[in-house]
This record gives sequence, structure tokens and C-alpha cells, in this order.
Amino acid sequence: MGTEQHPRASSGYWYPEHEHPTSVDVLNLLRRYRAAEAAMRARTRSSMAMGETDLLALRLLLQAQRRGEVLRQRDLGTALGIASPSVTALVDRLVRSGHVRREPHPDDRRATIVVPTTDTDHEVRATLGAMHRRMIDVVDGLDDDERRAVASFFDRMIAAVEHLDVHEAPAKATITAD
Amino acid sequence: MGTEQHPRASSGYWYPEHEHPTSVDVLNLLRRYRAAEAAMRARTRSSMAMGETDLLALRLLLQAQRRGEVLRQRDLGTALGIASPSVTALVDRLVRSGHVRREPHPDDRRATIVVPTTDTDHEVRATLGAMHRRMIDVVDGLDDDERRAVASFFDRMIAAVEHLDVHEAPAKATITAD
DNA sequence: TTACTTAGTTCGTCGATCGAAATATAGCAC
DNA sequence: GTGCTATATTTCGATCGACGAACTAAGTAA
Repeated sequence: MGTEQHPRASSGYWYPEHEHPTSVDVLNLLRRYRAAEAAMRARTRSSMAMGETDLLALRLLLQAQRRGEVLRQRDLGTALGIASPSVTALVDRLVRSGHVRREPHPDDRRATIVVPTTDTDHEVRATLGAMHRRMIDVVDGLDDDERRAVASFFDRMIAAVEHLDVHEAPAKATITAD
Repeated sequence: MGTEQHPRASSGYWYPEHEHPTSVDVLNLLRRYRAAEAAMRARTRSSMAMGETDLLALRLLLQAQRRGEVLRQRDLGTALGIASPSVTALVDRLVRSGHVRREPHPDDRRATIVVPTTDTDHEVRATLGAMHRRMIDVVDGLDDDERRAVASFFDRMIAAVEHLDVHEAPAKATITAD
């Protein structure tokens, strides 16, 4: 696809004052990315006429299918952080809309597994495929150093957010807490 | 390996196979970051006993306050993408919980502005302050090249996600009652 | 003035979640 | 085997947060 690989691609304003982005620029971009992603999810979910959780569930099911695994309702509930009655209702909705089927678990007769229909796979690919393609293009366009920088950035941001043990560094940083 | 990275790589597994992260590694880290952030928001929201939208509204109000601006209910509704009756209910909840006050708009007597209480500012800082400091430390710890790489990565990812045109109309959840 | 628009509220409803209790199966101890 | 406990799911009843429609009050334009 003709996705531009130039460093200055895309959307918007660069860093007006300086040649390099500042820390604040980076945090703002992170915020903007988060907002863009949330907006995208809102579009998808309204285009597929379903809620956030339903869409998330569908993604989990398709991923599992791709890995040759099956998910029980219980697994869905755990992964999504919702209680089992909510899973029942969730799967009811997805069955009603034709996105999944319920099937008996091969080994455990108490359990039902949830299987996405082939139509679902097509639909999700049609809806998200182009965007995923563009995202992958972006990542593939990074050179080794950039990829390392981005990976390490995320790794440390995850730690910061999860509040695993943190080596306390001098907290100079001005508060831009939003 | 000349690339002993940074003080601590924090959370977890590095790239098992290779010296450098692959594109897939980067996308996985992005996913993990997103999940970590969502989990954090869930913790905050339960620790402050409020829903996602309420928390988002509070953030907007505090940001506006810091910029010396005031928000009308209408502004909140627009920013949050909810209808005006929902804003009324939202502000009702926040007033009841003591997080905001309603005040008459200085110029437009139809409008009410919503002002966060000082306690709210303290509470949010107490809840999120440490985490924000850790995030800022991470960004401040990047050198120029890394910062540039991360910034450009986000800039292009935003473009990839926002990319307005939606080609294939999805098959509109046809009920394939299986 | 009259007519229209905008800000916010009230009301009734809907959809998605929850906890508690019911049902069926699984697995273990004896 | 019989019993006891744990697990997977469902049903029920309640709550919470959003919505549209209809309303009041205030600004705006003819």
C-alpha cells in the first residue's frame, strides 16, 4: 500500500519551536494516540452495531481461533473482567446477531465453548483490516534503532502504569498531570 | 551485546529470539501498554468510586481549570460525546459526591459552569500523581534520538488510526441465525 | 413584538452490568 | 458406589448510565 514512510508523514503539527520533540511533545502525542484509538473503536463499534465489550470479546475469540484454541464462556469472563451472568448475556447478544455459536465443550460437559462464525472473521477483517495494515506498515517502517527505542519506551511505560516495583528517580519533572 | 539498555527493563520478558525487537514485539508491547492503562483506569475509578465518564469529565475540568478556562455543561457534553440530559445526570453525580460545584456562567445566564473543588484537585493528584511522575520520568529518560523515534512513531500511528475513509461497508450484522 | 435557537432539566426507557440463587456436571474422599 | 465440594452456566431482580422527547428559560434576529 502506498503508505508514506517519511518521517514527517501524517496528521499534524510538528514541534513548532524546536527541532527535537520535547518530553511534553511525547506525552501529548501519547495522549493524542490514545484519543485517536478510542475514537476509532467508537466508529467500529457503531459500524458493527455493538458495544465495547462485545467487540473486545469478538477480538479475543478470533485471536483464539487463529491460535487453534477454544474459549469457554468462563475464559471470556476472566479475560474481560466481567461476571459470569454478564458473559451469558454477552454471548446471547453475539449469538442473536449471528457473530458466534455456542457449542458443547468436547471434554467438560458443564462448559460451553464460543466459536466465531466465518462471517464474523470476514466482517472484522473488512472493518479493521485496512487500519491494521496501515499500523503494521508504520511499525515495519521503523529501523532497528527506532524499533528498539519504541519497544523500550513501551516496556518502561507499562511498568510505570502498572506500578510494579519502581526505582525511584529524582522526581524533577514539572507536573503536567492531566 | 553492547546495548545494555537502561537501568531496569522493568516488567518482563524481553525478546526471546533476537537481539532486537521485531515489529510484532512492538505491536505486542503497544497492546500490553493499552491493557495496562485500561487496568489502571479501572483501579482509579473504583478507588474514587465513579465511572469512566465521570473520571474523564473530572480530568477535563481540572485541565481547563489549570488553563484558566471554564467549562459549561454543554462543553462537557461535546467533549465527552454524550447528550445534554446525560451531562445533567453526570454533573448531578459529581455535585453529590462533592467533586464539583455548579455556578452561573458570568455572561450567559442560560448556562451553568462546572468547577472542580479544591479537594478534587488534591484527590486526583494523590491518586494519579505518583504514576504521572513515573511516566514523566520515563519520557525524560529518553535521549534525543529515542525521543524523536517515539514521537514520530506516535505521529504516524495516529495517522494510521485516524485515516478517515472507511472503505468496505461491513455486512451490517445480518442475522445468520445459525 | 414574534419566531427561532441554545442551555439545561425532567421523565420514561433501554441496555449492560452486577449479586444471589438455581441447576447440572465434575472430581475427590471414603 | 455415596456423599461433599467445586465449577460452568443460567435466571432473576436490581442498579447505573446513557438516550430521545418534551419542557422552561434565556439569548438572537426578523
